[in-house]
Amino acid sequence: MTAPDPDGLLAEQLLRLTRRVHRIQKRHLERRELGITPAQSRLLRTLAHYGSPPRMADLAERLEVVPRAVTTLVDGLEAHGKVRRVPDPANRRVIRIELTDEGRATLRELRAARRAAASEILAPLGEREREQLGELLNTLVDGPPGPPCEEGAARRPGDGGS
Amino acid sequence: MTAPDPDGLLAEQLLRLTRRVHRIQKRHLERRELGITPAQSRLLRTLAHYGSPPRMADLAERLEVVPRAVTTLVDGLEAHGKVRRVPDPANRRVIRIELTDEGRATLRELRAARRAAASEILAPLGEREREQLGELLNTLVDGPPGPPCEEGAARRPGDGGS
DNA sequence: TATTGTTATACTCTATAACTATA
DNA sequence: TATAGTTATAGAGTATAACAATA
Repeated sequence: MTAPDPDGLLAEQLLRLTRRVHRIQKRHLERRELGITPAQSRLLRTLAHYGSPPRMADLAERLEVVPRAVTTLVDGLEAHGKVRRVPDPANRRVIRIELTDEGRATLRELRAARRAAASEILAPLGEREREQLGELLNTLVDGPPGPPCEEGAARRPGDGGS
Repeated sequence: MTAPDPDGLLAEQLLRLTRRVHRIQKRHLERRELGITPAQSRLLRTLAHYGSPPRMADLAERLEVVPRAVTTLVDGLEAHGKVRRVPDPANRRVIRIELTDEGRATLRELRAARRAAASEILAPLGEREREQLGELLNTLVDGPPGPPCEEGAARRPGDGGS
C-alpha cells in the first residue's frame, strides 16, 4: 500500500491541474474583454508560430482537433476581424489563414493575459521548479507526436497496460 | 530575446498538455464502454477519497465547480446505479452521495483506464522524471486552495501581475 | 478516387439566474 | 435572512456524418 499506482495518482493530479488551468485562463481572458474564447486564443497563438499562413488542416493537426472544429474557431475569429481566410491560388481546395493587424494587436494583449494566468497558476513554484516543470512539459508535449493507436479494437480493450 | 517570457511559454505548454490529457482520458474511457464520461469519472474517484458520504456542496468545492454542475454529474451516475442520493437525517436540506457496490466495481475499472491513460501520456518520461513531475504537481494542485479574487473588479483588471 | 473544407447535428461540460425547501 | 440543492437556460468546445468542390 506504499504506492500502488504512482502513475495513476500522477494522472489524477494532472487532470485536476488541467481543469484549474482552463478555468483560470478563461477568467483572465474574460477580464480583458477581448471577446475571444480560450480555444480561439490558442488558435491565434498557434497561428503566430507559422512563417507563412497555414491551411485549415495544418491548424487542425497542430491543435490536435478535427478540421471541423477549426472551422468554428476561425469563423469566430474572422467575424471579429482577427484573422482572414485566403484562398490558395495553387490549390483551390485549400484555404489559408492569415493573421490581421487587429489579430496581431489582440495577440499582444493575449500574451499579457497568458502571463497573468501563468503567474497565478505557478505561484506555488519557485524559479528553479518552474524551469524543471518547463523541461518536463516540453518533453511531454513534443515527445509523442505520432497518432495514439488508430488500428481499431484489435488490441484488447481491457488491457490495463501495467 | 533569450527568454522574454518563460512563464508564458510554460503556460502555453500547460494548455497544450491540458487538451491532450483530456482527449486521451476520454478515449480510454470510451474504450472500456463503462458509459461514464470523464467528469463523472472524476466525481466517482473523488467520492472514493471521503471517509463518509459527502454533501453535494462538498463535492462542488473539491471538484472546483459550481453546485449546479454536480447535480448533472450525480444525475448521470445515479441513473447508471453508480451512486445513491441519501437525505441527511440531521439536516433535511442536505443530500449525501454514497458510492454503490456497482460504483465501487466501476471504480476499479476506472483505475485501470486511468493507469492506461497515464502510461500513454507519460510515455516520454523516465522514472526519475515522473517523480519530479509528481512533486511539482502536488505543489501546484494543493498549493493555492483559496479563491482567486472574489472581491470584484476593485483590482485593476489590466494588472499583468509581473 | 482522394483531399479539403464545409453544413448539419449532437453531446459533454460548465456557468448564471431564479426557484423550493429547509434552517 | 442564509443555506442546500434544484429547474431552466445558455454557451463553449468538440465529435461524427454527409456533402461540395477540387485534384
